[in-house]
Amino acid sequence: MACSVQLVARPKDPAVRTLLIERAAAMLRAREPITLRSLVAGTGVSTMAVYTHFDGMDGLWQALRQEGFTRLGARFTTVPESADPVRDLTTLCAAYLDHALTHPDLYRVMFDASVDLEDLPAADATLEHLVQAARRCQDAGRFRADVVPLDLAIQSWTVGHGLASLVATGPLPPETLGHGPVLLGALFTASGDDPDRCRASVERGWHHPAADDERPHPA
Amino acid sequence: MACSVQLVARPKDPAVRTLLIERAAAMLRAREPITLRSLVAGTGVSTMAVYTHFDGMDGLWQALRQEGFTRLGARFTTVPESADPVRDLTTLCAAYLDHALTHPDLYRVMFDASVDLEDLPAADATLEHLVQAARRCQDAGRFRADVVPLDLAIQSWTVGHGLASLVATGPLPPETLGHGPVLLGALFTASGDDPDRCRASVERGWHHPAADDERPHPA
DNA sequence: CTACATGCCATAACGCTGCTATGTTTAGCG
DNA sequence: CGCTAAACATAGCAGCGTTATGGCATGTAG
Repeated sequence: MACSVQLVARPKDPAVRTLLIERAAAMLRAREPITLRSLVAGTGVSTMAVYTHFDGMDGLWQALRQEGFTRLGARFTTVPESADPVRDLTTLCAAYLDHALTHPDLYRVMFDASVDLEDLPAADATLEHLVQAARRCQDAGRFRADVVPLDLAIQSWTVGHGLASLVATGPLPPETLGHGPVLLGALFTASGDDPDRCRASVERGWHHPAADDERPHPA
Repeated sequence: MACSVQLVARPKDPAVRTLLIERAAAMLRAREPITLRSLVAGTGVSTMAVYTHFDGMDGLWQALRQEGFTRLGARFTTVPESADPVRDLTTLCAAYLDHALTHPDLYRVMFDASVDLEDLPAADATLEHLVQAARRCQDAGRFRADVVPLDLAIQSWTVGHGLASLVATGPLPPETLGHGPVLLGALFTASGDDPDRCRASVERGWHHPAADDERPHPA
């Protein structure tokens, strides 16, 4: 497990950084406690690398948080645009929940600690996906004219995060996710969509064939 | 876990325990980092007290988590029953959010760490308040007959927790709470309530004069 | 080609954390 | 009164994140 890099000569900067983040994500997935020494153990790099690249463990957690939002954004990008924008908005919410529950530990890191206002842009970037989807719904005449896309995006995010958080942290069992279509359908219908049409769109968007959830990057 | 009965003669047992919990809650409110030595500093008791009463710091965090649910339950008890059950259900949700944002740090403790399955009953107890309120809504004929009170309670909890969590952890500003009536109204309307009547009930329940939020217990 | 300057990394140490081992005190009871 | 057991204080331990220091590589000017 010692040698993971093949080219010994390395410009040093970005390689070690991504290696540490990748390893931290792996340890998170394996539910191993992430400590400074256990993180660098086996990688050949020393504890100081964490300080040169992340300025300490707090910086590493923040980088890990941003990595979570980056992966979520990449996941969102794989969601195709169909002719039914309400379905697409639902698909985005379903992708959000799928991402949160496929990587529950990473998801917890994204929201556990107090957000340092450094990674708020990352959160906003992912929220922007929902905003655009909501805007397309409105442009298609599915929602009332007075519906603000940002508001609807926030409301959708609230529903998704509420479900994901309650399930990921433990209080509710995974079956709880079945309430997703009900909640989203209620929200979209209240926004002006036709009830029957909304139900059909949500149902299709919710059970959309999920694309592969990981980018093919890791070693 | 030897002592569970009260009359075994307990000279100093509960006093130190509640003192430590109270102090921990105070430090949490003051945003001071809670460490074993800083917790007992100034109290006159030693570090060992944490182990005799809570079996370590993990036990103290768990007790603090239960304390959060207990206070939330006490807060729910202060919500009076009116003639409008939908309004009451909304009031409960508003009380939930008020509790979460009046004590954001305590709220974070309640959901941050993985729930140890020891304090799940505490969460269920507070959820039960919502279940009963939902049942009264249905008994009053406001919701459809096929609406399961537990499901609606979970859905209401999801909305409340989604808002509370996103605001308490930082991603969204406090103004976001304004989406509460919209989300609850959408949910209740989708459950069968008359739209106009629902809007009125939710509006009244949301802006219900909030009772004092703390039980008069602390020293 | 040499000499300096810069940044990355490894080693060792510091202060703090939660925790445990040991001795002492106190309450309840035959 | 003497015994048992629980609660306490003290001291010490391994582990944590962090920092200070020195070696080594690279990039650039003379």
